[in-house]
Amino acid sequence: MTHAPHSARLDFASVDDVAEALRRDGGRLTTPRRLVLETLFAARGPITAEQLAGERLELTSVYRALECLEQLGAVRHVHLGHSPGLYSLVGDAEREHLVCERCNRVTSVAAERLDGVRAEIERAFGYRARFSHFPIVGLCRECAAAQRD
Amino acid sequence: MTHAPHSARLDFASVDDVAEALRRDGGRLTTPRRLVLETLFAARGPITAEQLAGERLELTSVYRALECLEQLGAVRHVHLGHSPGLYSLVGDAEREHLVCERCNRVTSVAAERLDGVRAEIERAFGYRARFSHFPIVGLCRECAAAQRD
DNA sequence: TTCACTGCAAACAGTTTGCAGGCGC
DNA sequence: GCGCCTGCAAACTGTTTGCAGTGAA
Repeated sequence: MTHAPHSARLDFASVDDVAEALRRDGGRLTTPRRLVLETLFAARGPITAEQLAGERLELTSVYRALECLEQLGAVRHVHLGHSPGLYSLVGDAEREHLVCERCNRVTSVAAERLDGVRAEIERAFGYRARFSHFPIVGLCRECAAAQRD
Repeated sequence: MTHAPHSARLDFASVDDVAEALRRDGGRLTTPRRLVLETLFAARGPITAEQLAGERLELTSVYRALECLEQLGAVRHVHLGHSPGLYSLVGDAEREHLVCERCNRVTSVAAERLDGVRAEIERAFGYRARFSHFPIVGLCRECAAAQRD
């Protein structure tokens, strides 16, 4: 239930890089894991387990592959609202998210752009906030204006 | 799926206040609604639907009562992590939350204490963040230190 | 007396788990 | 060939929905 250690986060530039790390850990590059990785490398944004499964894999296997890859530090996921988790490769340009709870708009921004906010939170509460796994939720500019009537 | 209007948020100081608003809306103060409200008025913090149900109510009815009360603006709920939603009365000292994703610690702070953070977010992204429904997630000071090894 | 509500059961979505067999190393 | 890992089925959690019947106004 706890999250990836992020300790020795290697650069995973290809499926083979991940495979090597996998084997170093006593693991194996199996068909589901390879397919999941290939799909993630080809994806242009975070995608669901269901999308990763397609018609060729059991959802179960996808979840197990993702769990293992997340442990390795090669994959991470984000929860936007109540919808299914969205998975992506670590090291893809790291992005963090704001979600409007009224219109469900998702604003994805480069992680650095939230460093000011993060600093303010750390100063005030000691927390190092990470908006890549759970987003900032609130009202976007338009919905906030609409709400004011 | 959208949230309460918050438009004419009355002060609900007692079950009777809510009952009145309920009737004004063409609704009724039924047994499940009364029990839910009494429990919420007696509670000293946000609680789950299951706790609200106890042994005397169907969970279904609790969820339906909560939905209606949330519509009225008398109740709200927060999601901390993947656990069940936690419900409380609106107008109880408004609190917002930070959650550590490693040790699951929950830090509850008066909403005003996050106004600085909120201002920074609004300035940078136009979003009016609301951490009462979804918290700020990250590492608490101790876990952040531990992570650094 | 009416119809907004309830209880009960069943569905739901996303995810996890148990187990017998299969394949990467 | 060993045993990590898969497919399949079934469980699980939190929540929602359908429906016949009940009780608040």
